[in-house]
Amino acid sequence: MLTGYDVYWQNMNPETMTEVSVATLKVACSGCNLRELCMPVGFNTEDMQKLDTVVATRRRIKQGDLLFSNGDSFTSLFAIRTGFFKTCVSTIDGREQVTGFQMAGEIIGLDGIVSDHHSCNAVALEDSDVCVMPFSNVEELSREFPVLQRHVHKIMSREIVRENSVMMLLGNMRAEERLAAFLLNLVQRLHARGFSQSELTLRMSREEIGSYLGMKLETVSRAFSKFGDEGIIEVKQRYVKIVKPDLLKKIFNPETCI
Amino acid sequence: MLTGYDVYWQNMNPETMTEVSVATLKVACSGCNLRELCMPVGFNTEDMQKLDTVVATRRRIKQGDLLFSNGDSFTSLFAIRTGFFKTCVSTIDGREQVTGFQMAGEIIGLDGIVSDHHSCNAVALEDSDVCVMPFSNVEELSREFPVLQRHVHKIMSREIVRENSVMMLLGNMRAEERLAAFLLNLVQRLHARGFSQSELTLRMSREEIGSYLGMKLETVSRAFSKFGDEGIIEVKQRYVKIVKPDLLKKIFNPETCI
DNA sequence: AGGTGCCCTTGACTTACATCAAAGGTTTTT
DNA sequence: AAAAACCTTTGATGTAAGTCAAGGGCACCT
Repeated sequence: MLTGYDVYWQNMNPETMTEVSVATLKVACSGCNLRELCMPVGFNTEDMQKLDTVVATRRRIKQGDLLFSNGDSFTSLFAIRTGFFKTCVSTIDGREQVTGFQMAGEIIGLDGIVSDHHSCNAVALEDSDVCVMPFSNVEELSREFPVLQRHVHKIMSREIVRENSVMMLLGNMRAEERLAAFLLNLVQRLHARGFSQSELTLRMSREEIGSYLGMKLETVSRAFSKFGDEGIIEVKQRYVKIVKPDLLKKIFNPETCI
Repeated sequence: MLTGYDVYWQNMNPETMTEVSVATLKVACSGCNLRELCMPVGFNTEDMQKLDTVVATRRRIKQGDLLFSNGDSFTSLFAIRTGFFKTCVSTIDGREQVTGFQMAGEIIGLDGIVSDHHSCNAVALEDSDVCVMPFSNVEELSREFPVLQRHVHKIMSREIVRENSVMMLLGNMRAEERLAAFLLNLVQRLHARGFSQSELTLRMSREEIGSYLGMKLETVSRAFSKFGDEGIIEVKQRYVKIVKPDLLKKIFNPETCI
């Protein structure tokens, strides 16, 4: 059984690409179906063509490969065209913390601006394509287009707000609340990209979910099983179907629902 | 016994202000002793005068009062001139997560950009003065001065990176590691402002520290006591002296020291 | 088809931290 | 100066999640 997300992935997977999708790979922002996610809206044709120059090149990253890693010098932001990434930081003694999962239309690399060097690793969790946006281009065009300037600020602010809510998850929520919040967030973002709001295929392992949510893989697995036993979701390995979203929301926040 | 930080606080506390400090309250960015923290460096006099216009007004916030709260419409960023703040988010059922502590020279309000509304509360932990910087001013001047533009980007990126490391703390570290990291960070930031690198007076309660670090106030207290028993720090209520910073660093990261 | 390796699940046991409770300090109020 | 409110410390006990361990499923390789 394929979810919308699977179909999407198959179509966009470079290994299985048709001529049509190869063609779409070449289009600029102005013709990109993810434009509303990456770029501000409401431009005329002429301005849009100028905005196209924010993207210098594209890069294809194979599953498991790094887009950038801690210490790399920062030159560009990356807009994900297709695929799925995790970002993570690690301690010297090898403990890893996943700081986020990013999907098509999202921007990664913001961590590098402050020190001109990246402070985390970005790993492709599936074969992916990214638009390389040299940060000097972004800044230059931002000065010319206030709407783009505002857009860049919003993207950074959104990341700050997201991390605030992850801090709430990690600091105050119990294991099942964290997993419920995680699933709801994931499916909501997929839905915003035109996929199912009830079915998804996880692109990350239990261990990676656990790292993001501050729990061990066994605890993640137990929480999945518990949700399954209670009929809230159906789980089969990385396939997840949300059967009772209300109950999931209720777990995430007991006050909000019913 | 007074730490450098206490002296600083006494001088800048509006309640005990002398005429001299009232005068300094009126100076613009160009004459502000915190300029290097808030503002980019390397401007000529003329440009600096233009940059002064980024600050519209000042606001004095009394201890315990809110600078802004969740849901407030966003219009301005705030640069802390004097004082100390916490920012926090809360769930509907009343659980609170402190997302950060901010001191003089730091910028708060970035959370509001994405949705034009603030998504957290900013509470003064002591009587404080802030410079109100209407965000439209910031954006306008950013377009004119690339150095300011870059500065704004760096401030936002720094916040993202800070939150990444808090996620690491919350997700991977044990109670004592968290407290060690917290103390080292606090004292380092105070030192950057010219205060002691070994002594400080906490402006927040054990409960607020605990909220930030994802632990209960009793656990915070026990960790303080343990560090005290081991001779790593001296604690008396909110006064803390770091006696053996190396041991503290070793706790934070067993690999780095000796 | 069988082997290899990785990921996931589940059970038994352990532990770091939370919770509950009480007492002592410190600051604020009256 | 006494009272009240709040904060901090410390001890005793409870528990959610971690750790350890074993087995099973799935995908990839030869």
